[in-house]
Amino acid sequence: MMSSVTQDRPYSQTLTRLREAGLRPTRQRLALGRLLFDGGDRHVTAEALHEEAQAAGVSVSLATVYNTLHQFTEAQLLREVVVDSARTYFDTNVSDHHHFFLENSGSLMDIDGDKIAVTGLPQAPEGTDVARVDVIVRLHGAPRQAS
Amino acid sequence: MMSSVTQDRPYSQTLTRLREAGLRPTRQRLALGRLLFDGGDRHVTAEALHEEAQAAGVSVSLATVYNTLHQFTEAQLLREVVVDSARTYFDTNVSDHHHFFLENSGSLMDIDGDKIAVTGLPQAPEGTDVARVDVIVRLHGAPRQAS
DNA sequence: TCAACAACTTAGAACGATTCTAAAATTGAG
DNA sequence: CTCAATTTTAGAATCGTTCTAAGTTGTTGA
Repeated sequence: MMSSVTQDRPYSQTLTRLREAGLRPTRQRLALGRLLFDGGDRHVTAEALHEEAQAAGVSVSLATVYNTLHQFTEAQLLREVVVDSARTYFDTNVSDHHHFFLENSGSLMDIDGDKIAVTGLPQAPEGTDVARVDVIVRLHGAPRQAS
Repeated sequence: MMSSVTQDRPYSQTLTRLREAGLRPTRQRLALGRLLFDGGDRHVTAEALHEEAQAAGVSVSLATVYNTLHQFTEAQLLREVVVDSARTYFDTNVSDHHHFFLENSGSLMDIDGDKIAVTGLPQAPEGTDVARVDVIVRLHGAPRQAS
């Protein structure tokens, strides 16, 4: 089933994705969608994506970038990652996975969901459901090198 | 060794702790320290602690609450918990442990560090050290109850 | 004891990320 | 093409947090 649906082209079929999410394929959404989904998994902040769009010659306001990121998140095309109270990251990898977070540079790296196992979790308190389990491995750059 | 040093009284020896941390025991720091350390583990935000202090008749500015929380954190009397990009939580439990986070109410609950095991972690990228591994179990209130 | 200086507190301004507003522009349907 | 609904946008507003500069307090040592 669904043989190579997402593999057919190196491109993201952003148009289709937007349609399926019930979002009008506007110039801005298409451009941002392509920046986000063409080529590998990405972790972006609103500011960063905005700058990237500008640099690519796409004129989008910062407000629209925020709107779009949130709409994409609701549509499950993105996932929010909370690792730093100063900024919000959006992750194009929406599968079950975790993160390395390099505190020096503020960069994120995915850790495959089925590489890690979390065992011994107490059951969730009465009346609550587990929505998600996040594992964040915080890293510090180790400037010193054993020469 | 250190038999019951931290158990002798239900009180926090805040004065001693401040001295050891090289922080002058000012009226404000003592009051905040007592609110934080007398009685069980706590998770507070700056705003919340500020209100609590006011309610307790302690006059402290919000700026001082922020300063104090950061100084306590540097002194290892507190630990920052990042779970919500909108606010910063400070945890009086500085031992190795993890958290349940109730997204509805914004409340945190500790999960003992030795109850949980995280296995299969890939090794940290070249040139980096693991500073900490955080496990956050995000919960949603389940209003519906099987009657 | 108390002077003197460093450490500390504070009000309010400043800040940076994010959200809101309301008005203008675009989109899709017919 | 027209029109209504949706989307975009500039700029104002908000919110948590940090900064600033001035006043206060704690400590030290004569």
